[in-house]
Amino acid sequence: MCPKVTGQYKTEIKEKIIQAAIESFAQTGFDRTKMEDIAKRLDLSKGTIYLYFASKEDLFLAICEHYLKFLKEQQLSTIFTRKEDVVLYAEHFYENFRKLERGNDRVMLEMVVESTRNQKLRKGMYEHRLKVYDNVVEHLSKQIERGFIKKDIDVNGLASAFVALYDGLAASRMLGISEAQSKKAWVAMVRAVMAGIGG
Amino acid sequence: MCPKVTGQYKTEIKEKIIQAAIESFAQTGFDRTKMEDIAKRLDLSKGTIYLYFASKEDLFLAICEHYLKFLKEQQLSTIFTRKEDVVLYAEHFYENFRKLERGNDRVMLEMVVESTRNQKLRKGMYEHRLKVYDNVVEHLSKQIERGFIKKDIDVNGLASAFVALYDGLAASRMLGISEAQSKKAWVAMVRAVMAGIGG
Amino acid sequence: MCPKVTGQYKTEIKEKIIQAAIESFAQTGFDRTKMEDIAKRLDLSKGTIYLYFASKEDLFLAICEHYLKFLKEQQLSTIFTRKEDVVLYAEHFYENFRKLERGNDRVMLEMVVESTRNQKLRKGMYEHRLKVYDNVVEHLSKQIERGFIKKDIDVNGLASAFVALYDGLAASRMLGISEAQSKKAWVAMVRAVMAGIGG
Amino acid sequence: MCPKVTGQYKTEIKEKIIQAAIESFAQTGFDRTKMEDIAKRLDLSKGTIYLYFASKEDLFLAICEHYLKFLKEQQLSTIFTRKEDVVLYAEHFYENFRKLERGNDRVMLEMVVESTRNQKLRKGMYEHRLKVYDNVVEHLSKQIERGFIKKDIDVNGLASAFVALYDGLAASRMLGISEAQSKKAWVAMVRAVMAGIGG
DNA sequence: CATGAATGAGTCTTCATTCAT
DNA sequence: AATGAATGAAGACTCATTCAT
Repeated sequence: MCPKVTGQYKTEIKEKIIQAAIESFAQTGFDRTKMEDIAKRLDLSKGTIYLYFASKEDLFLAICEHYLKFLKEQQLSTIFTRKEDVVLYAEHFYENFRKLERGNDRVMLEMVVESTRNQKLRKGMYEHRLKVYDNVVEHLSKQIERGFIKKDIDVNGLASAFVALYDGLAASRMLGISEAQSKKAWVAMVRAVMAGIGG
Repeated sequence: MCPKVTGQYKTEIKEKIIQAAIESFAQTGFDRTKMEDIAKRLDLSKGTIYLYFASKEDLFLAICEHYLKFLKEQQLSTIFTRKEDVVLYAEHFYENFRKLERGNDRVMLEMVVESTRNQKLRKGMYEHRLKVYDNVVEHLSKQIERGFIKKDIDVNGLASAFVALYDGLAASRMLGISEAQSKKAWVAMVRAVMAGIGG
Repeated sequence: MCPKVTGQYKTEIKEKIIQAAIESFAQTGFDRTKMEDIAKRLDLSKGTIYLYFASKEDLFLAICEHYLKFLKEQQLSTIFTRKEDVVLYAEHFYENFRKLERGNDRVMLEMVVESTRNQKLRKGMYEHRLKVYDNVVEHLSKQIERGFIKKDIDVNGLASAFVALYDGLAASRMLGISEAQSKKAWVAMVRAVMAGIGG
Repeated sequence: MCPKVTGQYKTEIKEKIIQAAIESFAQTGFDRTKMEDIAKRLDLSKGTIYLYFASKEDLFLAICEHYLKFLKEQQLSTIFTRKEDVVLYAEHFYENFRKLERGNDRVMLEMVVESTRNQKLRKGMYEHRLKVYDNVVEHLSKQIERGFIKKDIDVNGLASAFVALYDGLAASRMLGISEAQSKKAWVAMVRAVMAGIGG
């Protein structure tokens, strides 16, 4: 009677490999990361990775799915009762999401770039984006219902813009903009949108 | 016995190669673009490219500089006299910039990603970003002077946010968000910021 | 603490593995057959095969010996009493041998090819060939004694030729020549040799 | 004006590579031959071979075509006028064909084995075999017309058998049967077929 | 006895770069 | 100046073999 490797174990290893790959890809980029590099991070051999992922691309796709699954689970909480909380919440939201992907801005960008070529990935990321977007739309709508936000705004346009703003800040950080400045920009925009800056 | 490539002619060829490389990189990405591909676009041989650029990386850097130079030349025009024009201008600005880089979102993103590794490139892109940012700050400040925008806003934060928003929309488009939706988001955000959406 | 694999049981398993390997090698060829493939045919694990055979080559050699032993056991029966039976017998002989190796022409060819490199294998196959050849010589001689065949023929040459003919037909079948055509060729040759075709 | 590499040159190199590959494959077999080995025979680098052949398999297929073309060009000459010449001719024919493929029996066998998997190759070899077969049929028919061979023989069966015999002798030689014995077998069979051995 | 996860040497293949012409 | 044949370092992937359980 030999101890069988449970599915559990397999899943754990896969998860570890994915984590190591995320680190490698984040550091060196997909194309310049060698399978060997990823293996070394885990004190594994090249071959072992191939026991769990059929190819480098396959591994990358698994990372993408991993992220998508992870991100889709995130929900925009909407628990606040005063108009002033809207801005406060914006900060929390930003910080929250930042934590989820800390250090992996680059992998996210690579995924965006890669999605240009990979139909399946593109679909996945597009759907994720849609979901995030829907969340934002719903969130904005609720605030309208509550009377925290005016009725005659372009909810769809604004939702798109907020998602893009968040992504754009990731690019900014990659170029060296500080985390603080990045957050400051987010807050300033949310605040401005809520209050208006027109003189 | 080969006469050195010099002067006007040399510059022209270099420019052509850069253009071809931009197209290739935009289509296939830096790592997956072969020197041969670029050469073929120009009916040149691989070897010839090396007469003008020392390496593939060198060529990429030249593209970056090319873009930076190009982008730095762009100025935020500030010619409008009525408060209402601010939003109108936002549209023009967006369209203008879009034209400048049409189809090359990807190269821009690659540059951002690449800048993570390349000190020189990173510095260049950072400086460019700073310049764009300065322009936006300056622009906002002028509107404050004119009384089109309130005095007590976070100019720096907002400027950062607008630059990020623009970049983020590029990422959105790569994922399949339409050009129209992208523009709509931009306008909605500008409009909201100007007027405020607080109920 | 593992008891050694021994005796009857061990032999049985070895036999099973050899059979599975023959099938695999016949289908995919030696080099392209994976140990895993063989293991799967038996619902065994790769590791188990190594309990019985030291290496892939070792397994192949065992197959060769298996075949050689098997083939050496075959005898050319010589029970026929009339001259006309010679041709009839030729057919029986052919069919008999065909059954023994049905579907494994390829392994036989691989063995021939492999014997080019493997001294031990080559010796074994050469010896087997000699034995078959001797059988044929003996057989022909008997027919001479009986007066079924002329005395002044090149027994050795003919014997070699018949062995080669048999092998050559195997190659033919691998190229798509039908079993029927193959047999027809054998019979035609035997008949012609017996009767002569000279006008 | 740079010297263009003419198609002529390219063809020459290809031919050289094919020759080197034949030698390598004949010596080590397809699977165990490294591209590097082939390259070294020509004092070339691995990469160069890939300029002329897309892959190892491609190179092998080119060899096959090379052989097929070569073999198809061979014709069975039929110039002899006396019945006795038939046997004499058989020897010449054998020697002639032996020269054409000297040392490459193994590649031929590999081709046969490989054809099991490769549809295209199989078709080519089958067609070649058919052509050789047709030649033999035609040749036999001519001898019948001339009255050198009886009318009531199974021409098709005999033709198949002669082709197979030739191939089978190749296998024999690989196992260590001498060239002389091989030829002797051929001659004995031809002679027997012509004269009959029935007592 | 049996297992199958892990290993890493071995190969094919790619492609940036060089250089003789 | 331009070419494109040649190079060879680099890296993805395979699979025979080992060994802890």
